[in-house]
Parts: sequence; C-alpha cells; structure tokens
Amino acid sequence: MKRKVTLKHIAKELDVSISTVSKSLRDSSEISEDTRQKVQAFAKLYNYKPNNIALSLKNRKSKTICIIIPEIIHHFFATVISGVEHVANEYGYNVIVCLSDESFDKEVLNMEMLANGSIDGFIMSLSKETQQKKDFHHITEVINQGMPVVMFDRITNEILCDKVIIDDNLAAFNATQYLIDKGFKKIALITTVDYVSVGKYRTDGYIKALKTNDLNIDENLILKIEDTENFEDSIQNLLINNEFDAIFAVNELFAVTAIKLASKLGKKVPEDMSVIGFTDGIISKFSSPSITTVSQNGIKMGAKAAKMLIERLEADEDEEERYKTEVIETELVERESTF
Amino acid sequence: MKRKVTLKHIAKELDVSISTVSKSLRDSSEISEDTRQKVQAFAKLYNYKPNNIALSLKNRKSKTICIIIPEIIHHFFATVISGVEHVANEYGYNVIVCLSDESFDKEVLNMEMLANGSIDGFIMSLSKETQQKKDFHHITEVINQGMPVVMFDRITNEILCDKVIIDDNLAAFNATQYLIDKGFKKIALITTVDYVSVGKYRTDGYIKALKTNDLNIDENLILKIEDTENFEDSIQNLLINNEFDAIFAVNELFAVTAIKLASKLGKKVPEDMSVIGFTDGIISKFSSPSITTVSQNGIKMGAKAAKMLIERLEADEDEEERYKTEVIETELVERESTF
DNA sequence: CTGAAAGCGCTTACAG
DNA sequence: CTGAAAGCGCTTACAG
Repeated sequence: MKRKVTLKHIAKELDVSISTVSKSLRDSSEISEDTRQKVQAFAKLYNYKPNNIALSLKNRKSKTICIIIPEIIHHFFATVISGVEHVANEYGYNVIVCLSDESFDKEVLNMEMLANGSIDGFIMSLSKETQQKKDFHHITEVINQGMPVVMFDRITNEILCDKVIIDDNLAAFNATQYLIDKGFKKIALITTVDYVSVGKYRTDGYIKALKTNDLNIDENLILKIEDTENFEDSIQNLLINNEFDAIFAVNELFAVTAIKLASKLGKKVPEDMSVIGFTDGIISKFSSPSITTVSQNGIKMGAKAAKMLIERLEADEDEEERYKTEVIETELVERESTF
Repeated sequence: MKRKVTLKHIAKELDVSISTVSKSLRDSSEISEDTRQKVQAFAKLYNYKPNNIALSLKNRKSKTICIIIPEIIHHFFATVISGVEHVANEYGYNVIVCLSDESFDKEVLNMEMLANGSIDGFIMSLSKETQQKKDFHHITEVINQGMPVVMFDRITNEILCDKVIIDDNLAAFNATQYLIDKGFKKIALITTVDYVSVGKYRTDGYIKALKTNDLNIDENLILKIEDTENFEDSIQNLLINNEFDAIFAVNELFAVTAIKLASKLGKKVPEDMSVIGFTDGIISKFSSPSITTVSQNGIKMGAKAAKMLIERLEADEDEEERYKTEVIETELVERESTF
C-alpha cells in the first residue's frame, strides 16, 4: 500500500520547489520547456492526481452538488436522480444523494451537514413533513449564505429560488377532461391529503375539470389518502360504497391498487371502469392492464434542475440572474386501462 | 448574503488567537472556563459550523463514501442505495452516487475522479462491460492505494476485497426445484448472457436442478438475452416455437414480459404455465398476476455493504481484518404466477 | 491558560 | 525561469 503521491513528493524527488511542480503541471508559461517536461513525465510515471479536497479548499468550491429527495424507492425520484447525475457528470460535478425519508428533521440535518463547504448547491424536493409544517428556515438560511438551491416537484412558493415543476393542475385537468370526453360522468378521485403540494394541485385540476363541464362534484367520490403504507382499505371502501365509471388517481400506486382491488370485487378495467394514473413509472407500464397515465418526465426534470443549478454556480457573481420556474411539459400516455 | 463565519472571524472579533477559538469549541481542558464559554456563546450566536473541507484535508478523510452502480432506474439498485444511505447516515457518512451506465469507461472515470481525497471508500457493483472485458485494474489500483472497496451483487473473484452477495446458484436451484416439485418437467429459462456473473450463476443453478432430478436439458428452452432493451422478440419466439409448462426468469423484467406476451398468445398464467422471477421488486408485486419470485433483499445488501466498508474505515490500521464475503439469504416469495 | 508555528495539499502573486 | 511566501480553514504539539 503506497501513499498517494503529492506535489511535495515530486518536488523532493526532482529537487525543485513545490511551486515549480505545480506550475509545470498546469502548463504555466512561466516554466521552462525543459523542467515542465521533466515534471510532467515524472508525474505521469507515478500517476500523480491532484488531491480534490485540497483543491476544494483552495478554490472554495467542491464541484459537488447534493440532491435531497424524500424517498429513493419511488421510481419517479430514482428517475430524477438519473437526470441530475448525467448532467452533473457532463459538467464535471459529483452528486451526493440524501434521503429525507419524508422527515423534516432529516431534511434539516442533511442540509446543515452539507452546507459547510462539502457541496456547492442543492437540488431538492420537500419532505411531506416539511410541507405540513411549512417551516422552511433551513432552506432560507442556506440561500442567505449564498448557496443556490433548485427545488423540483414538491416545492413551496414561500421560498424564492429556481424551480422545476410540471403544471400539476393542468395535467390533472386534462386527464379528467379526457375521461369526461369519453362520456364518463361519475369520476372518482384518489388523491393525497392537501398539504402535499402536488396532490393538492392535482385535486384542484380534477375539480376544475368537473366544474368546467358542469358536472356534479360528489365528495364521496374524492378519497384523500394520508398514509402511503396502508391505504388499501380506504380504496376498497371507496369501491364498495360508491357507484362510478372512472377513476383518476394522482400516482401510479393508487391507480394499480384500485385496479387490483376492483378486479377482486369483480369489476373489470377498462370494461366496467376506466382508470388514469399519474407518473409514468414502471408499474403503469407493466401492470395488466397497463395503465393510462400522465407522464411526468423525471429524467428531464432532473436534467433541467441540474442545468439550472450549475449555470447559477458558474455564472459571474454580478450577472445575478433572476430566479426562474421551469415548467416541464407532460402528456397523457394512453394504454389499456382506458377505452 | 453573508459569508460563512470562520474561526478567524471569531478570533478577530473576540481578540483571541485562532488556536484558542478552536480549542474552546472542542471543549479542550487547556482553556479557561471563562474564555471557553465566551467563545462558545459567540459561535452559537453567529451559527458557526466548521468547514467540512478543511476538516477533511486536515484529517485526511472525508466521511464520504461512494456507491457505483450500473443503473439507478433498476429498482433493485435503488433499494441498495437506500440501505447504504441509512447505515452511512447513522455513522455520520455522506453518500456519493455514481452511475456507470453499464460502461467500463464511466466506471473507471468515476473511480479515478473520486479516489483522490474526495471519498474514503467504494461500494460497487460491476458494469456489464467491465464484467465482459474482465479488466479490473482500476479497482486494484484503488485498493493498492489503501482505499477499501466493497463489491456487491455483480462481483468478480479476481479482486480480493470485501463482498456482499446472495447465493445466486442456490437460489436459482431452489426456484427451479420448486417448479419441479410442482410436477413440471419442461421448464424454460430466460437468462442473461454468460458474462453477467449473476446471470451465469443463476443459469448454473437451473441446470443443476434439472440434472439433480434427471430431467433433460433442452437448449431450445434456454434463452440468453444480451440486450436489456429489445428482448421482446426473443421471448416471443421462445414462446411460439416451444412447448413447456413453466418458466424461470432471472429478473422480474423478463418474467413480466414473458407473462404479458404469453397472455397475448392466449396462454394464461398460472393456468397454462407457471412463472417464477428473480428480484422481489415493484413489478413482481403489482403485476397481474403478481409474480412468484426469489426475493433479493437490496436494502439488506446495501446496509451490510455499508457496514462492512465503514467498519474497515474505522478499524485501527494494524488490526487489518481478513476480507470477508457475506452471503445474504434469499427466499421464495409465493404469489399468483405459480400454483 | 494562551498563542505562534507547522502542517494537511494545493495555487498564485510576487521577488529575485 | 525558479522559489519563498501567503493563504484556503482547520487542528494540535509545543513554547511561554
């Protein structure tokens, strides 16, 4: 086990100063062709690589960004990471991934931990608990220190920063309208509790579509789910106690669960009931029937977020651009769960 | 935008030396109760946090580990990251995620990039291309520099290091035996090309089970898939051109695709054909029928790998433990795709 | 009890 | 053309 070679080693070995070695390796014109070549050859031979940490300290930037997400197991978030990774890599940045596990405290801890030199900026989607508490001081603090933050998907309007979202309201409106156009009048909604921002927007879009078409809004057909673990019973109750001919679900887990439970109750999809989900994930694609869904291009969102963050990091201090909110387009992917 | 406060600022403000501030904050007994309190109060007021990079440089360790995986979109790998994250966090480590995209070059680049001080150790699963080329010099190099590496899932025996695996051979054997016990005699195998280590082991397990039970090995029933993108046609051909009553697939994508295609061809699962998959992912759980599968606990694998890595990092230099290979147990999760 | 010095590994303005 | 010095932000052995 040989220690990593440093400028110091090379300098000693070649009997020159550390400065000379450093300059030679950076092809400084200050150095004679001769020494430069000698140093470079030696460095190559011993496979010298500059120490990233020392560079970070010197340059006051780490070329590392952090993405904080609530959960990595959700396909959508994995997809976003992938988008972030690829853009980051292109620009020579590394990506630290932090999971908040939907916990406010973990989110705060992660940010505080990393905001001290380890990284240059954050990309984040708020944890459920944070959205519930509406406490964003940890984010404000980081921004005040001059560290850029880009929020995506689960964002808040209370923080001024770059954002990447989809138009949840519009996408939900369109999905609902699609069902209405098919002639369905009794459309159930399976959504999240209101404090989850995207859930709320999608609920609003659904309601707007019904209203626009002069359809009755039946509160019994609107199921708001709190717990993402044990929601099967709620959906089962919805199915048993109500009559309706279509469902709009705000994520694919709700959609597939509804389809499975319906089938157990003897209702066939799409023959007896049409279903539209949200998030074009792996479940929608591979379940039987495959699920018509609002695509939510996570790769694109991640790529966009990374690009915005890095551009801000590399912009000149004074050209301070205004904060932007990018809206990623969505589309309805038609599959087997609707006619 | 206020700059981050440093020891220097505090020292200047309080008119003491930097050393005194540093020692006060670390509760050194060298410092008088008085100054200590004064400094601590001031630091708290100005929300002083030590600069991680400076600490890393000083301590020659970054408290950051890197996990390199071929693909994050695969549920299994997302699951492993989750396991790694949680253990790492517990021990105060951050996690950098790198994607090799199944490319040898990206794997090498990522490792070289990070092996220079940025991280303390690697957790990795080999890219397909690396397994194909059998070129592991980048890993050897890192290990020779004294940086610990833990390999998981897609490993190689040519490298000596800690490893976390499942017994792929045994798991495949058991899955096949399960089908045989159900009375099936013609069992097809959908697997990967041989250079993917885990695919090969699973293929071997399947063959061993057939042999052990004196069943004929029909090469026509063994489909080895190279490309993970366009394999539908191959599976369709397998289904059309052969007679068999069960399938063992080495991952859930192959399993669900086989089921979908079979259903299109008028074969019902499990009535006409039983199917067992591998990797207890989200597809197996939510497809219809849900898929009987070999569970492969990614969270556990990730957690174990992280623990092994961190323990090695924090062990005393001289207590140099021998390299270990941990085998994570698997089990057969029985669901709807088998009788 | 306090502080100057050296050092982690690097870069760069400046002197010679 | 080369090198000593200062500095990024911290810690710690040592002197006073």
